[in-house]
Amino acid sequence: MSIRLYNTLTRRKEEFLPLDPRNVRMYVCGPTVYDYAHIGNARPVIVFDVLFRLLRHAFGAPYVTYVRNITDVDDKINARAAEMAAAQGVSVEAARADLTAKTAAQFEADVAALGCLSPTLSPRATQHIADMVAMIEALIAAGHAYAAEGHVLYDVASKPDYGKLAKRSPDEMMAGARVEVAPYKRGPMDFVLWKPSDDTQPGWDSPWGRGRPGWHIECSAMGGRLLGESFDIHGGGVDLTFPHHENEIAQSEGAHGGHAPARYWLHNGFLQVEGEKMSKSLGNFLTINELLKDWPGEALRFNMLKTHYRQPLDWTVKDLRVAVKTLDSWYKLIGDVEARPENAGAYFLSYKLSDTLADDLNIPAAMPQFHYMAAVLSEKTPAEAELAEFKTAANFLGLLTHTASDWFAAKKQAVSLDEGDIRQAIEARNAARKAKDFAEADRIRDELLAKGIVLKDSPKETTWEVKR
RNA sequence: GGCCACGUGGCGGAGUGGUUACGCAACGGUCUGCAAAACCGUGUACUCCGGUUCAAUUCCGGACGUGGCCUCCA
Repeated sequence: MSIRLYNTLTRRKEEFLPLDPRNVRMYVCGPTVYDYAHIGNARPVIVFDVLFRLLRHAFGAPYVTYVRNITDVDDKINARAAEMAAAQGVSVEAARADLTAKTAAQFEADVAALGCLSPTLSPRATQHIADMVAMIEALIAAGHAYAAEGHVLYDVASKPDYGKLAKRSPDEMMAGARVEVAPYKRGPMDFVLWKPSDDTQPGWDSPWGRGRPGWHIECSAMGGRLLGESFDIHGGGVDLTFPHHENEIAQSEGAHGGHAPARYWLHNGFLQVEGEKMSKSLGNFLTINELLKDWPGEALRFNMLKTHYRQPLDWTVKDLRVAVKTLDSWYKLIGDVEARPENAGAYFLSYKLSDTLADDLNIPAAMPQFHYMAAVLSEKTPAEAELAEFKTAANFLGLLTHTASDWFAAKKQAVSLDEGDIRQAIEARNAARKAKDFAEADRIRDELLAKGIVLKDSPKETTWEVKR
């Protein structure tokens, strides 16, 4: 099986050839834990989860390592912790520990609800301060960094190919720069590796005094420590291309004798909400947690997968309804059949679906395959094995992971009406129908419909569903 | 201002140098007391202007539009 991935470094689709097929390694930038993760944060998590699954399928689960970090040292965290400390009368230190632990746990619960597998490793930045300090020392020794006024800065001028990922030269960037340059910087593009901390800020002892790391160094240090100097894939959102990933490359290559940290750099596109940029001021800031109160995690996931990962994605309620509707129909089809992951060699999964995904993770192109198969299975009385194959294939994308019984039961729970009341209404309506009082029968049905209940008459009985 | 993406039918969304993607919605039909569901059938597209070509939605150039980055935001 040949996997092709679009590499930001070369701006081309390339065949994916791991350095070592018995040790395939991927690093994805994870969240900074200071607040609930929003739906935009969920995109890379879901996208790279599918890639993780594909790699496990292609190379064998034991031979794929996926690292997604948790950034728990950051000035946004410090600011939030200071607010909390003032409000709750606890120490900043305690507030910070509480904030990062709770937010990280919340993030992990949220993305689990979105059907994401746990990464192989989820390192915390604060667990790797020593690795960062060592890396900074290596950068200084190699002539790529310098200390100044308690800071350590990366000397961009020492790296002639700086800008190769973002495809822009320092000169070009300077042309539009409106930022005031700190006086201790040698070059205006130089970025911070280490900065001094005051008493209210978290700090660690270092050769340059008590301080804390800059933003970019943690990913370089953790990637290098956990995956080695060179690994296969590095992923994240497009907005991280510059400066974050560009700086990671500069740091890792500078500290590792020029060895590139990753060979394939993958970036997912941005997400908008109802056609607008998501922002708190517009009031369209959607957290995963809030969305999960209104929608099944699987529907959120389906909606995220509707668009190719590199394309911009417009997140709308309208599309979410379609997602639910599609999943409803598929659950109706498969019922409570069990998946058969051991039958991964089945035609659909092993050839059609995985080949489609292998083309730069073209998940939207795989959807017609599901629709087609669902249509074929609907036309006849499908064998259980066929339904199991359908479910197994959907499971590959992290979809249809429940039984139909559980799926529809969960939907019914979301209704404000008591189930007994609904049954009573149905009986009253059926009595009216028997008496040919269709006006009354329609009145009852409309009344339930107004409350989101759809009735379905069959020759035998009347059942109900939740309308979304 | 500089750099980088993207622009497909009512909506969402793949793809391709010449043949129906697909889904939702809409419309018609079967079924139904009426519906819902299901099934069958139908229609509509490639932002604009140039260029290359026998042929471009697909390649090249430009315009316009949208988004991202250039200030630690996925």
